[in-house]
Amino acid sequence: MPELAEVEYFRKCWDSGLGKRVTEVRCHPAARVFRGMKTKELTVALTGSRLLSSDAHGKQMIFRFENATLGVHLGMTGELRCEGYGFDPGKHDHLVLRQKTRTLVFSDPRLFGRLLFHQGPADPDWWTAQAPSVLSKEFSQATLAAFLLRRQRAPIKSILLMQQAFPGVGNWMADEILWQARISPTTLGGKIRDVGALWKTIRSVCRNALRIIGTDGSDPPTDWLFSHRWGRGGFCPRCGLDLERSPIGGRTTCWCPRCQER
DNA sequence: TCTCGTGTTTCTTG
DNA sequence: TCAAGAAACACGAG
Repeated sequence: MPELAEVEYFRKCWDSGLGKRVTEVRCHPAARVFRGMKTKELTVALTGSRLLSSDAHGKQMIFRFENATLGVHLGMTGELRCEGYGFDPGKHDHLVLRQKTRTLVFSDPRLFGRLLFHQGPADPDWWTAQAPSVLSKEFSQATLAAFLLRRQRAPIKSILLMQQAFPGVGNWMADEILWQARISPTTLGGKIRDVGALWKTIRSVCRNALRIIGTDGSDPPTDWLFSHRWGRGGFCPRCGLDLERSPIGGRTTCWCPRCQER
C-alpha cells in the first residue's frame, strides 16, 4: 500500500547503497514498468555509477546516481528491497542493481508501478513539477479552500485522492483523514463547513504517518481507523459502531456512520 | 473458479 | 470546455 509514508519507508530501504558503486544492472526490458524508457541506456548509465542521494515526494521517489537519475513510482504493489550480494532475482524483480556487498531490488507483481530515467545535471521535470507537499508552507488553508471551491460537486473522498493537490495521500490515508476530521466521505467539496479543521487534520495525519510508518514501517496506533478498516467487519475505534464500506471515487471507502454524519 | 483491489491514465459522459 | 465517473492495466490473495 505505497502511500506517502510507505514510500518514505521504501526509499530508506536503499540507503545502505548510498555512496556505493553499481557493479551490474539486471532488468526485464519488456515489463510495463519500463514503458517509454530505453532500458539499454539505463543499464549503460547506471553500471559503474555511484548512488549519491535520494528523496521522496508524495508517491514519487528520485535516486541520483553519478551518471543518471532514476525515478520510482511504486503503483499499487511495487516495493524496494535491499538483498545480499548473491541474491537470485525472482520473476517480479524487474530492476536489480548489484553492488559490491548488496543488491538493490525494485519488485512489482502487478506492474502498475513506473520507472523513469533522466540524464543531465539538473533534476528532471517529472520531479521538479510536482505539487507542493501538504506539509509545506505552500499548502495553506487558503489554497485548500480555493481547491475545494473548484471541486464543489465532487465528494471529498475523491478530492483527497487528487495528487495535483494532495501528493502522497492514497486510499487509506484519505479515509483516515475524514474519520479523524469527522467528515462523511460523501460530503461535497463545496459543503465542507470547517476548512481549517480539515486542513489541520490532513497535515497531522500525514505528519504522524511519516513519523510512525516512514521511520521503520510499523503500523499506526490502534486508536486510528487504519487498524480497523481492512477486510470485512470492524468497529469504529471511537464509538464502537459497525464500520460502513462502499465505493466512492472508485475506491473502497470505509467510514463510521455515526462519527461522520455530515 | 470467481471476485476484489493500496494507483494512474485515458476515455466517456454530463 | 471543464469536471466527474468509468474502464483499463496485470496478477496475487482470499
